[in-house]
Amino acid sequence: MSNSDQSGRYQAHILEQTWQKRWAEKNLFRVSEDPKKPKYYLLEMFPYPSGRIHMGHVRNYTIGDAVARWLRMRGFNVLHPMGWDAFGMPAENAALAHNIHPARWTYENIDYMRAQLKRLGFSYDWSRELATCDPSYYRWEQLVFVKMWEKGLVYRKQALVNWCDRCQTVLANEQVVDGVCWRCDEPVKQKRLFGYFFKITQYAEELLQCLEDLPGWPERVLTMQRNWIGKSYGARILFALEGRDESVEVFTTRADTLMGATFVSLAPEHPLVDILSRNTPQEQEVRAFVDKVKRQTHAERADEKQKEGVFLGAWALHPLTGARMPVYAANFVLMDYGAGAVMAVPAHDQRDFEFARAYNLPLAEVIAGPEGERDPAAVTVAYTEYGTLVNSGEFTGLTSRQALAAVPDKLSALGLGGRTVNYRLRDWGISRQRYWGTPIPMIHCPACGLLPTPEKDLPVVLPLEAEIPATGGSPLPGLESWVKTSCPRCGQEARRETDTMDTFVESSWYFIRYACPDYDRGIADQRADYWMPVDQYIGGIEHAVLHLLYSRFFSKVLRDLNILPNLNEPFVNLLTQGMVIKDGAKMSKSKGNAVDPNDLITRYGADTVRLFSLFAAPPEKDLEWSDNGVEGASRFLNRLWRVVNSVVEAGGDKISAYQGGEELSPPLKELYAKIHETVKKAGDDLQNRFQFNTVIAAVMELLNLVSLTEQNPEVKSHPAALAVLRLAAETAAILISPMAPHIADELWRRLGHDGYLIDQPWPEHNPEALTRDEKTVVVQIGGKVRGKLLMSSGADEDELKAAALADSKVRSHLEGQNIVKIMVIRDKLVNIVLEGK
RNA sequence: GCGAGAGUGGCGGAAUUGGCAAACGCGCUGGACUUAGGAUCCAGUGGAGUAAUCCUUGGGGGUUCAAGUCCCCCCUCUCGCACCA
Repeated sequence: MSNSDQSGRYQAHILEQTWQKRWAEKNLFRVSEDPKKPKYYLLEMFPYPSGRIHMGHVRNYTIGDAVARWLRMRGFNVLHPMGWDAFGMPAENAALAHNIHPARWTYENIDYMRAQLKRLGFSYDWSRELATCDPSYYRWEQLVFVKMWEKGLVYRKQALVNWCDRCQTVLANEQVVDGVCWRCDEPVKQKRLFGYFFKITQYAEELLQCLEDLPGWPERVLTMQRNWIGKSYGARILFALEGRDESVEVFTTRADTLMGATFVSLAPEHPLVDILSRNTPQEQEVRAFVDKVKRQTHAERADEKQKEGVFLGAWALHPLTGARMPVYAANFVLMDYGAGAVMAVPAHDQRDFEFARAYNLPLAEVIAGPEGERDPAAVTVAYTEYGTLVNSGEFTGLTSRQALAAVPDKLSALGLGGRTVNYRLRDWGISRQRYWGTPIPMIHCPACGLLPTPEKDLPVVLPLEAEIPATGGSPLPGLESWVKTSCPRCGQEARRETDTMDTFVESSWYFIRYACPDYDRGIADQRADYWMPVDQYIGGIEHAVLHLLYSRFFSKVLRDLNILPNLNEPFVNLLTQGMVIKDGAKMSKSKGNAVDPNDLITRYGADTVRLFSLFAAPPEKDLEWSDNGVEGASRFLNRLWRVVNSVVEAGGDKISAYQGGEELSPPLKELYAKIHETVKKAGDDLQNRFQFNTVIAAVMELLNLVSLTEQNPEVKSHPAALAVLRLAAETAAILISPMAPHIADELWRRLGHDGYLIDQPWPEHNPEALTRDEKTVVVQIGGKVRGKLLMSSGADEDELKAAALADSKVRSHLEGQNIVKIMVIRDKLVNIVLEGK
């Protein structure tokens, strides 16, 4: 047999190369808009071109490819593209380490990784490939930026931002994970800097509401986004400051406890902290405290459980009673939530309670629980539940729930606050003090101020002649020839913005670019309307609030800019695949437990690697790596190879597959039924949850039965035997083809077909083939299996009862017992219920 | 603390609407073919017991003729958020 070595193993590489070449020559995976077919946009998260692909990529893209091929066989017009998330820090680090330009490093990596992906035989429409670092890509991003600026969706401000010393750049809130930089694990600091911000908060409510419209997303991701947006209903309350014009605004979700407020706490970063303490005896002490807190990293501060603070030397006035309340700066008050200030109610908030205790501040009991009012002197812990208001003047006697409305309404009437809604979500800071990114298309004119680059001057091309300074950081501010420009309004000398955009901006819209791949024709046209939204998105859970939230925001912005007026949500269905684990940890180079896909492909071939990735675990679950498991996948493909070839050698390629009609002997009939059962199961399992693992298991079962049938001596003599075996071989090849496409196409050809399986219709099962003459019926006594009967299919209740009671094994269990009842489920089960059981 | 998800053999994992628990694969045991086997094929493989039989889906209760699956309580693990006012 050709294409096999002496041991009978098929030669995967030769075969795979041959088929990959044929597919490419035929442009088999190139698609265009086709009104005659239903469209399906299938997308996997594009990779960062870090150098080589890893097993996580292999898994992600194998799942996607199997889905794509399967849908294509089912008659969908499938858009399945691939590209490169090509801007970012590692290119700059590599530039420093290896003295290579980030552009060269990036494009060389892309070339290498593209070849790796091609080796795996993925069915991408490569004509749509993109790299985000290409000016033809980011020019449209700059255009969107300018339009957003004009619409007020981008602004520049000086703000406290997250700063990573190692990356020498700003990080968005979403990029600070457990207080450290999401990319390099450096503890994140706070720094006051000018930067550009996307007004994602303007979309907070919509981003929250539309989560309801995403039933195809995992609950986990929806919850994470909901938490991140963090909507809460509450009140804003203004506290006047004694002897001053300013007042302090606080946000609270517990306006019902207002009458129990005894002091006010500000975040150390709060602007009033400086102002209030200035020229007071406390000034030095306040400054020392604020400095101490500011020196702490994000993580250190989050870890700090000790409530600490300092009196600012100022007094706030209770809005309803006018009582004097000391104003503190406190370490547990966060500047970036609510108003950065809280009214302190020590009796009913645990943090305030601890603070009050530490600084000897008074406590006022205003909420009584079911146990009644507590003695303030005996309180050891804050009572934080809802209850009934006490000691609360006109509000006394109201329930918390009633007071939550009544108190803010009263304040509102007094002009001292009112009901409000607060979101945890902050605007998206997109300025990065980096080189390898999309230049922010803004110009600073000494006379006219800050202006966007006119559309006709786009793109603002990132200058490739720049060299990364040895100290790290961006070379752009020092590149006079590039920075110097003229003001688009007055024509005088002006300077370009030298910040670049967060790379998450590029990945927020790349899925639209794939739909309209002609880079010179604008960001999107009616083709995007045809393809969008993405029907199925597949990627890692780590982007649950980063990329997946930004992309949703960006889609809504593009809609509101009238670029894609029909777009609302970008991703209809989301599949978050699990990690690839080895020795109990996520595979990674730094942990030293990585398996190189290249080595595996060389050793086993792409089909084996793909098959194992799909077989070892269902897509959403983590996949435990197993060298033996890969062997098993390889063994299976070799078995498939031998079995199908044996059918071919018996002449199976010269006859047509069994179509029904001709009478079959029992073993052949069994095989025929199994074929259709397998078809049904494969279809159902893919339809339901992309359960490739069970589909593969089903094909394995089919193949096991084929072997068994072939060896059965009485089968050989049957005139239809070869036709049934051929049907089985053919079905196995078709069903396995989305997962192991190369070997499947080769076997398809050996079976005498022309063309490619991806163009074959996905098979439908024949319900008639599933019906068997005989059914195994289980006999239970009191729910325990006591016997099995082989009954003719469709036998009625009485027949089943009689047969069950006649069974000798069953009878022995019934000895001396009274039968209460007999349950019969046709073709399945008889359950005999005994007295006293 | 809040939220989400999960607990099934030695391992990865199966099990439509409640209806034979452990499919399929790995590993292991024995055998066949072989100069050889890390190829291939066959048989076996949840636990206890010589056997009949009994037990078994984290634990405990319940509903039901029948529960891995439904209900209640508890335990453990993973993930996310977390001084959120």
